[in-house]
Amino acid sequence: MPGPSAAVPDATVERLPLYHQVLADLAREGETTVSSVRLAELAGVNAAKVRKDLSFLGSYGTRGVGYDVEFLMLQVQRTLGLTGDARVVIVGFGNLGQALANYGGFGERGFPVTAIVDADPDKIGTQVPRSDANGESATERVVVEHVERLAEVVRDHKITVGVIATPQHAAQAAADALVAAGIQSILSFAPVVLDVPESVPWRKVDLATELQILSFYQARSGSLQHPA
Amino acid sequence: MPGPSAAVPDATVERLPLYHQVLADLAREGETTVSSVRLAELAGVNAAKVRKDLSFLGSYGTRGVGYDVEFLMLQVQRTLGLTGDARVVIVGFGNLGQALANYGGFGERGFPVTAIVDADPDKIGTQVPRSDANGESATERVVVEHVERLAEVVRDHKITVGVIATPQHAAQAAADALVAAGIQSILSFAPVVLDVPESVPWRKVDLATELQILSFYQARSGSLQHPA
DNA sequence: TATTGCTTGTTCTCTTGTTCACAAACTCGC
DNA sequence: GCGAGTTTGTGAACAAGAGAACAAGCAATA
Ligand SMILES: NC(=O)c1ccc[n+]([C@@H]2O[C@H](COP(=O)([O-])OP(=O)(O)OC[C@H]3O[C@@H](n4cnc5c(N)ncnc54)[C@H](O)[C@@H]3O)[C@@H](O)[C@H]2O)c1
Ligand SMILES: NC(=O)c1ccc[n+]([C@@H]2O[C@H](COP(=O)([O-])OP(=O)(O)OC[C@H]3O[C@@H](n4cnc5c(N)ncnc54)[C@H](O)[C@@H]3O)[C@@H](O)[C@H]2O)c1
Repeated sequence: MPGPSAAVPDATVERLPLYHQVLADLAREGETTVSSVRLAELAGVNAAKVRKDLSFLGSYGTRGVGYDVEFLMLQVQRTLGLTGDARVVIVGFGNLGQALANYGGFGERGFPVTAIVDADPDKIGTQVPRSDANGESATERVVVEHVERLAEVVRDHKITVGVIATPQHAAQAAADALVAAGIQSILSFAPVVLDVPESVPWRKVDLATELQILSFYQARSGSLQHPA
Repeated sequence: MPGPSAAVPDATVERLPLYHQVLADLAREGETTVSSVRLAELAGVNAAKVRKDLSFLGSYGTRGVGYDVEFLMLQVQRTLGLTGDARVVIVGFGNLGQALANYGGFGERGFPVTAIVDADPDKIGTQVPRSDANGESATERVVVEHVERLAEVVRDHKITVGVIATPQHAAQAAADALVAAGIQSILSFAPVVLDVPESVPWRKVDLATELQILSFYQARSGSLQHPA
């Protein structure tokens, strides 16, 4: 009996959001159950891998039938620690920061953008429509505040996630400020390796990196399967 | 003698862009050589791993000294197939598409945004300043064209990379159009699994996925090292 | 209740990736 | 030219992950 809280391998953790997304699509289409084979097809992975991954969450399938879509979604959420909303602050309201702020997909997926800060006085006060998980309340707005007020803002709004969308040279300072403000995890778009305490998990999304990896597989075109 | 063109493991390929970025930073600071230990520090990985990774490119270090920064950068580029510029077309000129188009970092890193297409007639004709690898020629512009002209545009500008920044429901159609136009690799921001021929490598960048992975490690905070 | 058909959960094997540890090889100062 | 100090490149041990295969278990039907 492994129990639901046994260790989940890193490789599995990286795939759980993919399964979650596929399950959400299935639920939207009205499907109530799904087999590992179908789930694997839709997620583009091996079926045995799907079953093994899901077995780490507990034994929630029914032999001869498959998995209950809604219930499995809940188990994935529970395993990932997606309990309620995790509020997000965006640091840097430039090209990318504005795109992120205007993007409704965050709130829909449980990560509402609750605050935005920038260092540029001209940007302070700009208003952005806010979309929470429960529909869009058109009247609610997020106002861009000065980065110096970061700690205050994080505390007042109980924000736990920081997104860095500043230029590269300001990214480490932004990370330091976020850590000092008590943020619990960081997603950065700046192409630099951040120096943060081990207790603060962080990930980097770098488009040039992705394109460079693609470049390699393109050069080897046909001879290798893409590893996404 | 493994030779420079022996197989490079997937895990290594995924790290090469990181090394490349660190090396570029070092070169900018005027450093001419670097040891595996220092490179590992800056990249946030194990030094032995760095040496093993680099050994797949060939034997380019000097014992007792380290690696020549400029030369190693060239070797990484060669291995990744970064020969000259790989021109990019962006499909979808919305929030994200505009941010990407206005972002100079692409061109600087060898992936100039050479064309943009959208399905919305209102967006056709919009001009975006273009930044090539060699400085910014303020007069050059990229004009948003209709998505129906995609094949033509791709052919005329010798574009090899497609970036999908359309809404989720249009992503597969965009992918199909890109493949039909003869694109060689695809980077998608839509949170869906694309169905493309095996000969076209593709990768997905999904922010919600990243945040969900962070959520897991945050819940296990302190007990686990982030795996980025 | 027995039988049939299907799908999970898990075991086992193979492959890939990581890390340690150290000989080989190079530089530099003397 | 030699010795001291450094750093690479790689063999070997170890860990993690992938995938095939199949027994166990459930549903449905008769
Ligand atoms: N725009 C893109 O499509 C894109 C793509 C890939 C990566 N990136 C990366 O994302 C980051 C942002 O890109 P961008 O195009 O939005 O840049 P940008 O210059 O348009 O915006 C940066 C914003 O950060 C603000 N800022 C600067 N220093 C700050 C600080 N110390 N604290 C708070 N705010 C600060 C600036 O005032 C500005 O509003 C960069 O690191 C870039 O490399 C962007
Ligand atoms: N904006 C963000 O910060 C962000 C973050 C994460 C993911 N995404 C994803 O990126 C994608 C784009 O997001 P967005 O906020 O820019 O959306 P958006 O609605 O602002 O822009 C989408 C654009 O695509 C165009 N389009 C629609 N159908 C098309 C088609 N068939 N061919 C060509 N163009 C078409 C639309 O006209 C529009 O201009 C979405 O899939 C979204 O989930 C966006």
